[in-house]
Amino acid sequence: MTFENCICFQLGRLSRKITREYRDKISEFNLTHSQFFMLMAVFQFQGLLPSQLAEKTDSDRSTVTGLIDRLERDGWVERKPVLGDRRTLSIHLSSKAKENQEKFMDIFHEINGDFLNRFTKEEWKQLQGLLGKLE
Amino acid sequence: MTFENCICFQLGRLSRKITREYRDKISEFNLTHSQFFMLMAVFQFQGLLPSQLAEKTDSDRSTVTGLIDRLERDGWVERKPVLGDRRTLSIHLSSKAKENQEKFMDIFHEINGDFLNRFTKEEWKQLQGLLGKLE
DNA sequence: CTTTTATAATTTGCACACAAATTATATAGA
DNA sequence: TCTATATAATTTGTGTGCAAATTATAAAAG
Repeated sequence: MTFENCICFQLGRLSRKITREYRDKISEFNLTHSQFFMLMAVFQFQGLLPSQLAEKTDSDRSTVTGLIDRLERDGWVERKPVLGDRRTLSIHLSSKAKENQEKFMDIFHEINGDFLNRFTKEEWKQLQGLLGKLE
Repeated sequence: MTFENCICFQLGRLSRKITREYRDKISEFNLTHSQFFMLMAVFQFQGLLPSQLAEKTDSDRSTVTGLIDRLERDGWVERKPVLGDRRTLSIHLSSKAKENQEKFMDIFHEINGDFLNRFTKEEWKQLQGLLGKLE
């Protein structure tokens, strides 16, 4: 058994590789892949708190803080006060983000399709089941 | 289709999750998971150049430079001159690393076993085949 | 009402990851 | 030989990723 056969190594390697593959498509928006997925999450769940976004994306809260910082800096999202709890600010789409939503979804489906197309429906189901065992 | 169902997101998420799971076992040596796998690579291929290690681990050369820097700083590996080409230095195990090799392999097999045990031989072969399609 | 405890986010510090630029050396071509 | 090109590693700069500490606020306990 060598390190290349270790699933821990394999998944990290594969994840890096795939990320590199679609980096160019996403950088059209000047977004990193993490920013892209975080923004996708905000599209799907508008008005969540940073802690809730952290849970949705399975990231650390401090990682989310940094991502939101940069997404806000670049005009994609906005922090808005939450009535009744001054500890937190909910995360909303900017108008710039809303204007680009359709284009985002197109890129997302294109990227996803590139990988999805390599499998039959049955194989995809198998893969999801097998990856589930690693959770 | 949502971002949670995108294989790109899933693999990154799963890779982070798994890394977190075995972090404690590796930190017994005061190593990060990337350092651990790089050291495993040096165990397997002694005397390689940084560029060759980058290829083996599918990482960027500059990433390898940093990893080697810290592994050398902490006394796990040594850079040695290469006869006939002064541009490069080959990477070798320190005596400290050699002394710990057996313990490393034990941890490695323990970690790997934890994941391997969740699959039948057939399932494992399937998973490898399906992941291969993502390459 | 005041003190304690819990919660939410952020900050800090370190280690990857990676693209682009730089430095040093080797090799090929004029 | 001299110059141009290629190669190997490193440096630089930015963005994650995450643990630990900090700040601010809320809620519970007394």
